[in-house]
Amino acid sequence: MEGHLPTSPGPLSGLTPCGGGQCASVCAECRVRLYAVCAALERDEINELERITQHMTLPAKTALFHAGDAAASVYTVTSGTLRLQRDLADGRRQVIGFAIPGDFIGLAMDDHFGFSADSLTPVNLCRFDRQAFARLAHEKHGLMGRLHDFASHELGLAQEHMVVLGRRRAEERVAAFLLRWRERMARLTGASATLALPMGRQDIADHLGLTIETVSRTLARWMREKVILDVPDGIRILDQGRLEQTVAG
Amino acid sequence: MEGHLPTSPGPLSGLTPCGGGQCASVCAECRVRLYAVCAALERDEINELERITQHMTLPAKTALFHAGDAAASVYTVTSGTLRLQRDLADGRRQVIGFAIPGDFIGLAMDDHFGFSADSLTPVNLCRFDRQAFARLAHEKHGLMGRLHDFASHELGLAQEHMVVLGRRRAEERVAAFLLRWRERMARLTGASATLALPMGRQDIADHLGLTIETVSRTLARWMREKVILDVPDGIRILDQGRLEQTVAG
DNA sequence: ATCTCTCCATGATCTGGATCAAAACGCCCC
DNA sequence: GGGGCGTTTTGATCCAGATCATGGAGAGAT
Repeated sequence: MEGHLPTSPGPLSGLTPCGGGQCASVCAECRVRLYAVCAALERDEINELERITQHMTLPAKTALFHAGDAAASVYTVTSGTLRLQRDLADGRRQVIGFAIPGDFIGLAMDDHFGFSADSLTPVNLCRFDRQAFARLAHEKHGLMGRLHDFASHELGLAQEHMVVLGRRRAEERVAAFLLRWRERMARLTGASATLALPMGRQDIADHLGLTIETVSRTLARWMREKVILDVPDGIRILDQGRLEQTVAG
Repeated sequence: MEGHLPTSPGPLSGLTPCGGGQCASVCAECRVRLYAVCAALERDEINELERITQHMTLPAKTALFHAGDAAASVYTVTSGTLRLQRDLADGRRQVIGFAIPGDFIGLAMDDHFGFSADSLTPVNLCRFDRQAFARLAHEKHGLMGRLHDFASHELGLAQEHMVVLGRRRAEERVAAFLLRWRERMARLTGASATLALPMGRQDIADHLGLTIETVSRTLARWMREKVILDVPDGIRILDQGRLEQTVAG
């Protein structure tokens, strides 16, 4: 069981105000713009969004916020990976997902976060004041529509994950996870032979409702059987068909 | 394992057009209006919605649509209960939820449904042409905002259910289900001593990632221990504290 | 180079819930 | 009332994956 992570020192640490236009990394040259919620906006609307945007950096293994915290901000991830999780009183945890570039954090627009978010790698984020963002979403129809697209897409993924957690065997769960993660990474970086796994075995286990031993044994067996290959900080999928077959049942 | 349910004979069976205003059950006197998506609309907007609304009735144990079907319509439930589920190729199923009055079916606004919906009881629905409804949502800002509220609320529930499926023991799952179901029913009918359970044991099991035997044994034990009482078509919760304690761990 | 710390792998054993089997209970239809 | 059928209950047994235990490998720190 992992201990508590350090929280970023304060709400403004690592922030670069971008409103004045002096900021180097503007939306126009943003790598994830087409995938993120911002894609919904017209050129002049982008400018309005930029006015309430603060770019921030989070070091690896740092808490962005904890479940129950007042949700002062919402975020778009521009680089790096975060782990989103809910915790039970006795220490059991469920990793509800991993956020990667283009993902929006805080779709619920609720007063308080329903989960915790921790960086696994160094992370860059666009940070928006929640109230201001909500106001903008209520003015700009395209933005609200885009938020809804994101939320309902997430809902579909959540339902698919319910099937994994409720009805799939251990091996199927791990295979489904690897294929799904590969798909998401491919969308960002294009098809690649090697698959980076920034999360640890315990994180995968807590995502799939398994123990770290079961995840480790499953991956070890696949390595022995040349289905995957161990590479530093990730794996290479040698026999994708075998994984797909495993998921198909 | 349950067999396939009969599908309603055709897309227009049991439909009552309501556009002309001759329909008895208009939105103004709708019991679930304040809970449903329609609550977002102004009086004149309601009229526009009413123009694309068809009231329909579905008998008990009948399919409304199957996963993968083209999503021609979306729905608001006005009475009765439906079961929403995803199926695996080999017959395993995950009940992703139960839809009750006020719930919206088709939040994803996708071309195809990602799950199947079957009535457990006789059901009344407001049926909307998906395209027309989507058009209206893009015109009426309040409606889109309301859809997003519904979707992000559902997302939060889905994440909570992931914790149940991924990390809770059998007894905790059943207790969490009963309390959650009681809460939802209370919102509709007010606090009531008896709790109707329109779904069968197998449905509960498939919702909680358990077998029917485990659900049955858990309920039977609680009946022996006077935590709940068996009543026709439901139960009466005698010791809610005991259930809450079970969920708290 | 050694110490410490965290993460991962792997073997041995245990167990919660699944699976298998068989009554018992409605409930509808005749 | 009685027969058929789907659902639920209850008991006996099994097993996939959890738990327990140990060792190893890498990454910093000094």
